[in-house]
Amino acid sequence: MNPTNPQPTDPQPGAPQPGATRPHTGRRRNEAAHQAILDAALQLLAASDGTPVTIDAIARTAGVGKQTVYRWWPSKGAVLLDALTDRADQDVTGPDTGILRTDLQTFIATTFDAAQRGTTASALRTLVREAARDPHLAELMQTFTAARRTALRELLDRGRQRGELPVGADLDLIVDQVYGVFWYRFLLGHAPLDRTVADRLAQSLVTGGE
Amino acid sequence: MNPTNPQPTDPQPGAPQPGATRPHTGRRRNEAAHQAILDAALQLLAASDGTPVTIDAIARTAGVGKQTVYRWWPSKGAVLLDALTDRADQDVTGPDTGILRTDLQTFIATTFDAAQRGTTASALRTLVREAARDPHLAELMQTFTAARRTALRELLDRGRQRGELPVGADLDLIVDQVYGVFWYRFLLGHAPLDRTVADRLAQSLVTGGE
DNA sequence: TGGTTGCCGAGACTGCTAGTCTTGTCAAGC
DNA sequence: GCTTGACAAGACTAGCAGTCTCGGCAACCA
Repeated sequence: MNPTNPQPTDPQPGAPQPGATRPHTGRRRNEAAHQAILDAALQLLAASDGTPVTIDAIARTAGVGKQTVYRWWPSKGAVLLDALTDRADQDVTGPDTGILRTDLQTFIATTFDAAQRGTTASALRTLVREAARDPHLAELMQTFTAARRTALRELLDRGRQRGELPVGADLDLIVDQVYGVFWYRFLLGHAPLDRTVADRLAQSLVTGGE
Repeated sequence: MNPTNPQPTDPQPGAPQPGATRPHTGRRRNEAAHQAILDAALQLLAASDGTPVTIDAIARTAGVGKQTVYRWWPSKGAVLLDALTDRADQDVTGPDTGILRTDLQTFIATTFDAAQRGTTASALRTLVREAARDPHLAELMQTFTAARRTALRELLDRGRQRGELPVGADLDLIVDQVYGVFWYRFLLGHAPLDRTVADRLAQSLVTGGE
């Protein structure tokens, strides 16, 4: 959320620890500017239909100097990802009804829905486009998506322990089938990502592979 | 292959045929330069580990002026894709042994293998990266991949007609599961794309979804 | 209250790249 | 020999990421 916080902003006064840094003096960071930047980034990300979002535009929209952006984030991609994750609810816990197929259906349908709701879709698309050129952003995104992949894997593991999947099932492959289809269709846009597809996909993955 | 063939600029007085073009005069196009550009593009594409390939570099490597590149291709992306498809064998016919699962295994394994063999992998990765920014290239790639998607779909359709898939099976979803997993793993590189995965994937798709 | 520190907005600047334009040259035909 | 048009070389424009500089201002301290 705040990847470049080099110094503690409010160290206790009169703490001359050998390793401790000198207490902070000078003007404090402007939290309003921080939020304005995230808001501007999200707004531009949402409005851009694939068109790259520039740092200049973000700074100008936020009414902020470019240097202020780079003081808080290391790269453009970091700002964009931070803007998006700021809004995404981070509690990625899969459903757990005790029936694998139902849980899987819900998980997949929720994923499809969340990605396409509101302005998230164009923002996400732009983000991926940027990640294709920005290795740093790509790494950040991988961390971000890892939480969702893990949640899905745990959901599958619970099902396997209940005997709803064969012991030798390749859970990683199933995870990749779900997210593979998702990203493939999401980015190419040649076929829908709706409830029907989610159900069919869940069914295919639960009944197959034994 | 020759997207910019300029039209005769002036309607000559006393032209006998309205639709006929004036016979070509002047220096002829240099086929060696054409090939040198494609070779240079492929070479740089293969050597670049994700780093963008520049037009300047292509022209310099080919010993050619930049204008010559743009005379033959409309954009950088077009050159890159042309360079790649020049080598890829274009007869995308799926196997047909009469057994769906075997055909599917072969098709998937061949796809995995072809993408990773030799210098193709890095070239393909760079190409996708460029396509994320270049709408023209993205369109070209979609045409390129459509042939492979069609071949897979026909393979599945043959199997369905033989009763190896339920009549109501969603063939498009199966196709997207195959290519979704492929691109997802190919681009992220977090898991293998080998023969074992191909077999498991084929098995999952044939026995599931009924 | 005045001094020091460090964030702030503004915008100039560098470096890189796609794509265009210019120039002088050279090959093919008339 | 003249016209035509492809050619190599490279200057040029435009756009963007990221850096640097500058004057201003807020927070803290003595």
